[in-house]
Amino acid sequence: MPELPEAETIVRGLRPALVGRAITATDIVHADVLRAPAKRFARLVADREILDVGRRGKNVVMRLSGERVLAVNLGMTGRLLPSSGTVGDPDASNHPAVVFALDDGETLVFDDTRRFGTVECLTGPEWLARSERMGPEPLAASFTGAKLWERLRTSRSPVRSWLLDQRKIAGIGNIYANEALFLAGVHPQRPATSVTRAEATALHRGVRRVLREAIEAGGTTLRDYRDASGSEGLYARRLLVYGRDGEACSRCRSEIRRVVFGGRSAFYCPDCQPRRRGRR
DNA sequence: AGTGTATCCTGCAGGC
DNA sequence: TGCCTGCAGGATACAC
Repeated sequence: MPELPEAETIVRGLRPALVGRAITATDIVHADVLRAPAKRFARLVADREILDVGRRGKNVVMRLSGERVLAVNLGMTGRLLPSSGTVGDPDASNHPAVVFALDDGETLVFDDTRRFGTVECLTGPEWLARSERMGPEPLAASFTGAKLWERLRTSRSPVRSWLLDQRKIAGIGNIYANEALFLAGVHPQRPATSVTRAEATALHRGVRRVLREAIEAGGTTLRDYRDASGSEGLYARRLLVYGRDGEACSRCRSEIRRVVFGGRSAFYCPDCQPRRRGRR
């Protein structure tokens, strides 16, 4: 998806336009992004005020009046745009799935080409339970290198797979997992349990650095991602390994490699990220 | 517990 | 131009 930095960028863009607005009508173009029957969903959000726009992991989370929560998972190609935009504009909404009419005459569009995203209206307790099943926020002050190391130690799965598991840590997707592992000098297929304390510290730093810098750049646009104003994120050109197989490593000039496991491509430098612990 | 595979869906790039 | 294959920021269910 859109990973944590993209969701955060969208939230920051949407908040001023949405807080204090009420949802007056809902047009469900593609019910398959909902997890409830369309009529029920529309009834649940009708006439509710948007009290706040926030983020949990990769999810955009809108707190609504009446103790409801509108939770949006952007999937691979989801966008949240304050209006449907101009027809023909490639950055406007081309695949609207759900359109919310607001009390100021504007609209909020959930646009999703592939429709892997989801839009749900939950009760407060339902959302709380959902959130509690997710891992810690990597940018929270309480998330430390020591805690990362403690959690990694309990899993034998490859560390890249571990980073992608939202129950272990929230908000990291394939781009930033690969970038953080490169910054830390850890091979993506290393068992999580083999990561040393020092490496966990480096990985903690790498994760936070890449997420913070990507937020500053407005996220990564490979193809579909746009922020709330329809603009691209600028972090793509700063990626060091993701999508760069065959190119020279920025640090040592070795050729960056791609390997597929867990059904996803991983990118790494064979010299900066040795498969076995040892030199570097 | 972990891994590979398939599924949801559309679009684009590259090979022929 | 067309047709085919493979690939894509995600998440889940399944069999082994």
